Amino acid sequence: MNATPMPGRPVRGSTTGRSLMAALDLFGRRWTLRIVWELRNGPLGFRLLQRRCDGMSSSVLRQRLTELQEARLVEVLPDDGYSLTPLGRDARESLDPLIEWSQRWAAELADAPPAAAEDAGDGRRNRS
Amino acid sequence: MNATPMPGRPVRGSTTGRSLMAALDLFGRRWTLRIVWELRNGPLGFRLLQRRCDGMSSSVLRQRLTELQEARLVEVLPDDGYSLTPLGRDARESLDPLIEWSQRWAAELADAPPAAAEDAGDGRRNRS
DNA sequence: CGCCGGCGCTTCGGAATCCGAAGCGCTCAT
DNA sequence: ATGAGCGCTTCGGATTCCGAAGCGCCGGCG
Repeated sequence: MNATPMPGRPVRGSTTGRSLMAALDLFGRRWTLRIVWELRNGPLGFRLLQRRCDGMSSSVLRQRLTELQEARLVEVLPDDGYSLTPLGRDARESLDPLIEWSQRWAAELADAPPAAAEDAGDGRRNRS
Repeated sequence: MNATPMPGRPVRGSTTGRSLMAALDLFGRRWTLRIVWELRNGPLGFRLLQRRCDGMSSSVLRQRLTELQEARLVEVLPDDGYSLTPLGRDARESLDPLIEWSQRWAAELADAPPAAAEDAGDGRRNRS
């Protein structure tokens, strides 16, 4: 397992350790953004969280949760499961503009020509 | 190659949830956030952009650029190379709060205790 | 002209990561 | 005591990423 990106220490692909790069690395891992988003309304148990994330694989979910705990975005509440810490909630809120942007994005693509995207599927990953 | 995440088939109307998922998928791919960030100050050529991204692999860079073009965040200026579209710039700006958060994050971790599970001298990553 | 050196981009084999079904030990309600 | 749900782990195979190498195409430059 790779090291959890942290500000002030080496980041994958970089030695600068700048906190922004660490953040971009952390959130640039598959499912990380999604997990933080799905925890926005309060704690969720492991299996429920997994279901909310389109049934992502349990092994990767475990890995992400560990990373997010080390990064102090997520904590475990003994009786409620995984929850965002105040820092995590703060991060989640900083995603709001991105949410709003995604709607502008959808609107923009709605009236623009479909472009020659060879496959341009449904936006979900294809397997096999 | 995988399909580029796109907001749900626009039937006009509430693609609300879907467009966000598409955005989280798009930005949850390795290097995507970073690339958008590195283009913030204007167009960059392929190789220069690659250098800015800590020498990420050219094949993946090409793949990401194609995805970002399909998603209309990036366009090619015949004489200047890759550039953010207005939509792309909009997306980039929506990342600002995240940048600010990352600094709070760094500050928080600076005086917080080193955390039990962590430090992991475990340096078995990094090929070379 | 001939020869760099840089460019955008592609190929390809091997490494890292992700996936998902299966299963373990546990608790709780039936 | 049986079943169902839980958090979590394992592991083989699929996918993705990496990075060195190289292609064709310029624009200098001697």
